[in-house]
Amino acid sequence: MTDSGSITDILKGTALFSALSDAELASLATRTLIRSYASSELIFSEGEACTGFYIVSSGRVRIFKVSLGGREQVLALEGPRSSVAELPVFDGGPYPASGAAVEPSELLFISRQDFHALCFEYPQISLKILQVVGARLRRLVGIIEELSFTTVRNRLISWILRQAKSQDEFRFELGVSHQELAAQIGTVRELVSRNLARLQAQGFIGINGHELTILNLEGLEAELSSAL
Amino acid sequence: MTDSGSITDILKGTALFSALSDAELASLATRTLIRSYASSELIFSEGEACTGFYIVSSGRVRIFKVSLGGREQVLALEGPRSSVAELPVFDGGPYPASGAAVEPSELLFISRQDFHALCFEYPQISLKILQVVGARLRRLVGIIEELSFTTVRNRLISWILRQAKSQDEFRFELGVSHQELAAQIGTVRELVSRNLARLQAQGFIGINGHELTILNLEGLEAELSSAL
DNA sequence: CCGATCTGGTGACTTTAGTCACTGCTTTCT
DNA sequence: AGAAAGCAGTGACTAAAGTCACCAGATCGG
Repeated sequence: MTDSGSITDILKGTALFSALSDAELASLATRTLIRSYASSELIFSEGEACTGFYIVSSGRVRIFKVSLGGREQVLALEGPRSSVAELPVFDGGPYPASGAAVEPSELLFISRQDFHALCFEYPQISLKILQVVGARLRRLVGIIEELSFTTVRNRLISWILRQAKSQDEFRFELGVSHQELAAQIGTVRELVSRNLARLQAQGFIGINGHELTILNLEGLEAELSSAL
Repeated sequence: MTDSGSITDILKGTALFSALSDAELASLATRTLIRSYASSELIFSEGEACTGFYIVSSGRVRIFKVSLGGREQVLALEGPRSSVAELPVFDGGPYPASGAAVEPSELLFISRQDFHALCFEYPQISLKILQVVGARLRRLVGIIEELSFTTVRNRLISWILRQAKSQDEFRFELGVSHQELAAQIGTVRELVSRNLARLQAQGFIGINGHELTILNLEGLEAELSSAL
């Protein structure tokens, strides 16, 4: 368990509260709850009334939709210092999607009321939220663009390139099951498996267990821009 | 051209500025520009730097993405009293999509600087924006859900039911070309044409020119929930 | 009035996505 | 150890989605 002193530290590290003084942070800290979640434990469900929002302290959180048939579509993955579900707090509606811990995680919870009061008292916070939300909106638009215009193959290539760039490595661990990868790019397990195999057969990538190596970066990038 | 008095009226009618006094609205009115657009005229383009945001005074605005192959995906349609592109104003990035007038339209333009100043002076405005943006985010998530989980047929049915509900009529004019309808539900002209014909052949709807009649509401709703 | 442009319908086809069923390989739990 | 659950690979198939080409009616501008 984390003590109140480090709560302040965590809050201080988030973009949202960067404008607050130490004293203000300390006062906010007394009103936050720490909640722990096991791997794949549900944090909130789509449709549930929204009682507050979260800040990831450690671990990672997956925001996703589930179809009637049980398929999942990941909308966002948030790591430490990110906030989760800030938006539904404001329009009073239910959570638009579900959230679950990807690994054992600790989150800070701030209630709707406290957060509203805070925004009213410190207007800069609202502006920070708008920035955060702007980024979120851009990502959603990006997902729509990919789903509407491109193929599974393209989305898989984009995913690989994103991973490589974020780790700045040509060789990296997948880190997720094919099932989960499929949920992230909006398809099913089998197509991930087949498309990875095909990219390997075409010499674009190499796969060794869960380790992926990019063999032909230009080729992959060319594939993306050649798509109609 | 609209005179400054009615600018105030328009501003007053928007959710965003409902908290401002008449005097404050008048002062804001002096800093807004009126811009007129012809039907299908571009208002801003994806990727362009964002210089400010808009409020629809009359007409309608279409927010959309264009693929390399020229296909379009509509993200939002906004009518009078709605704001457009409030978000990119805050994170400083470029417009994430393009905007165009659907019919001859008049929009109010408020510059980034003026808007920032305004939000700083009247914190309630930020909160209103967060509400508006919350609704927008929900709609985007809805689009992702439909694109990821459902078929063109389903999206078309949803569209028909939405139209019928919004007009509270079982019989209504399409009001858009098949091309445009396709852009709204994320597919191509031909599939709209074929699926409409099929729904008619199956007795779910009747089509007479551009007039559509729902013949079997329960049947259509059943189609939606039977989808995996 | 006439050609040009826009819109809608449709047949024939190709490609992509998704489903089902089954296999073998690990990992985990008790 | 042995059963059970989860993950990955693949063949065979179905069914959507999308493309291409072409025709026909409507509308619009000169």
